[in-house]
Amino acid sequence: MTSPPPRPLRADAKRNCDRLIAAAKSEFAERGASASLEDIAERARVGIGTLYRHFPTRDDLIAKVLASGTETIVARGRELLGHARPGEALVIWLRELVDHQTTYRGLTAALAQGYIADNGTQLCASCDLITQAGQALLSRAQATGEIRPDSEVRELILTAHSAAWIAENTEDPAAVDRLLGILFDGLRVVRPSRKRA
Amino acid sequence: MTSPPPRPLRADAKRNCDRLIAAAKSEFAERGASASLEDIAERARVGIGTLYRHFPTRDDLIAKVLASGTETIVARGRELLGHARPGEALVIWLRELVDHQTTYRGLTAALAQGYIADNGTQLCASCDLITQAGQALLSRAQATGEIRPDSEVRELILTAHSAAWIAENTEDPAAVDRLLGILFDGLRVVRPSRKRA
DNA sequence: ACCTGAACACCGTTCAAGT
DNA sequence: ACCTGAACACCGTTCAAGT
Repeated sequence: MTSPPPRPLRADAKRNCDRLIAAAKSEFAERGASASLEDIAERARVGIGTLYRHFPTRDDLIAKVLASGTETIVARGRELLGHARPGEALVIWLRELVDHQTTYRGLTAALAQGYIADNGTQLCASCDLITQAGQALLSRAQATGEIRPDSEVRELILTAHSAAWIAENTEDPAAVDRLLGILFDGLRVVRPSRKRA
Repeated sequence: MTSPPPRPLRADAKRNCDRLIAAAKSEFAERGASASLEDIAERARVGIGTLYRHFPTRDDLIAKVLASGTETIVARGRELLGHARPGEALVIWLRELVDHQTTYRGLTAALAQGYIADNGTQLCASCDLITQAGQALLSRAQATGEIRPDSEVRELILTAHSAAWIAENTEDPAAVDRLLGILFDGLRVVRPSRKRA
């Protein structure tokens, strides 16, 4: 499960790699996660072949660019395990997960592929870590009876995923919150009764 | 609001148009909604220019290919207005809407664009019709107090949309049903209390 | 060991020439 | 009025040649 030994790169290779990541970050931010790889290489002032050498697949590049964000959301999960109200902690974390999945336009499509394909790519490894963080929060919330006992982590991830997808495809930012509101209501075991129309 | 006068095509043009639609149908089914336009033209044994003449935009082609499906779901909406239980009718219709949005792989991306861009394309017109059908069902269900009074059609469509997106990106067919289950629970005003874990 | 960029493949889109 | 397909632009990916 531990990642394979990342043996040290030659100094110039390391430098190129860093430049590629920085360039990709900018390019993804400006043009979305399906930005042109050639443009990224050019921006990094590096041959296109070098990009392919370091990142055989677009997903590998995306994973590296997202690495720190992944660490953050996973760490946040650990943090929220200490939250007084487990159900609320889960909901808070899911909202932040949506933000993460929304870092760049077109990201959800890439992530979705990462989930289903389960190719040995780095992106899948990141997804696994996130799933585990979610599982911990879910178990705790279920133990207190706040969240449906029959719900699975997979659902939570899908939930966040679909909200993120909406965020990508809507201009209305409130839409995401409304969708999440519905979803969270659906996940809860006991809901306050509501006034009739 | 009525579509512009579709003045009669020359016989050969009409024939080519039909062949293009048939070819697109097959190609979309096999390779998804982003299938190569050139392949479609070739399959229809027509020059690529002819395709562009009839369908200046991919969305126009998609709209035509989906036309009968759109009619079906809209008609189904009218039909379900006669259903004894309005809330259930809404839910049934939404499930069928997901099926419609799921006709071809990669369709939700195209439809989403249709919703936000609101370019004058035929696809947007279809989306509008569907939205209206949903509105009618929603109003009726809200009037009986079964569905949240504060929910909007837009939410319903987004709901179905996100479920359809999940369907596209998951191999597990049960995932869609589970997501829809959560969503529908969230939409309902009164929910049966559930056993604790 | 690593980098480079020309070369190839593929797709979308336009438009001048044809009927 | 409509069709055709060559031509152009653009992007992804590989690989032989270079350091």
